[in-house]
Amino acid sequence: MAETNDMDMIRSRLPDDETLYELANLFKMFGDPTRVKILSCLQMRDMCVGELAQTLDMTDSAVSHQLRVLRTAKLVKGTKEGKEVKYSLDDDHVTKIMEYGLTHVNEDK
Amino acid sequence: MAETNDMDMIRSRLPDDETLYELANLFKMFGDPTRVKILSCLQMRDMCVGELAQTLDMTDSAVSHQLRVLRTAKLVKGTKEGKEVKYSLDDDHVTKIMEYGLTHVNEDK
DNA sequence: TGAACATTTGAAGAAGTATTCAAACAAAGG
DNA sequence: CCTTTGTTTGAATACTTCTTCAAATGTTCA
Repeated sequence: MAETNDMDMIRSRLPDDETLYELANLFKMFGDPTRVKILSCLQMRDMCVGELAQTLDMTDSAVSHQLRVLRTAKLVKGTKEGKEVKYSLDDDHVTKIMEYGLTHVNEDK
Repeated sequence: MAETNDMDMIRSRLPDDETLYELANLFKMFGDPTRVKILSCLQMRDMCVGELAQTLDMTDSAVSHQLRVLRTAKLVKGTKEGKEVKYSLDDDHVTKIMEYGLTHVNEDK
């Protein structure tokens, strides 16, 4: 039956399941306002937890929790400086992906 | 105090809150495996609900629910053809954003 | 009209996620 | 040491979201 063959062909041309899963996971990182804000800040300059919290008007704890998520996703990295931890973007793509998204969002206006 | 002024400066250079919120919402669309798969399929060719469900091995209902989400986000559009509804990408950026993400995901290997 | 097919819808349940609060941990300086 | 400051952690809660199932809607065609 032609239908089945066609479906099979489409299926075979799709990126494999694991890749699509990873892709979704990557975008999920950008899918939360707090994380997007944090990444936006870090694009301007490296910042520590307290600074981010102050800038975004959030608790240190909430920021720290999200930084852990971003760290796990290898999107940011933190390096200890005295008693502070300075966070910075850990991935060249972060900025470009966000820029692309921003272009899209702004075009719709 | 210098700190506060610096925070204010950073804050003022951030995209405004609403924009960042929209940005997160855009990326959220790509942040689910099912939706990414649907979009991946539609990049190859327009498909109706049943075809998508068959290709992705999901129920029609689940696919339809996600299509509604994507429709609301103006990422896909559906046009009635007989008793079927043919879905297609409704946004030039969809393909590029996904390609960019895919490049990223594949580079990590 | 009625039967078959395609899609949509709504409610319900399960799973995942973000923030808060309190407490723990770590580093620096008096 | 002991206190202060900065960060992390874990548990609890509130919230969102995905899938399922059953039922409703819409379309074709005999």
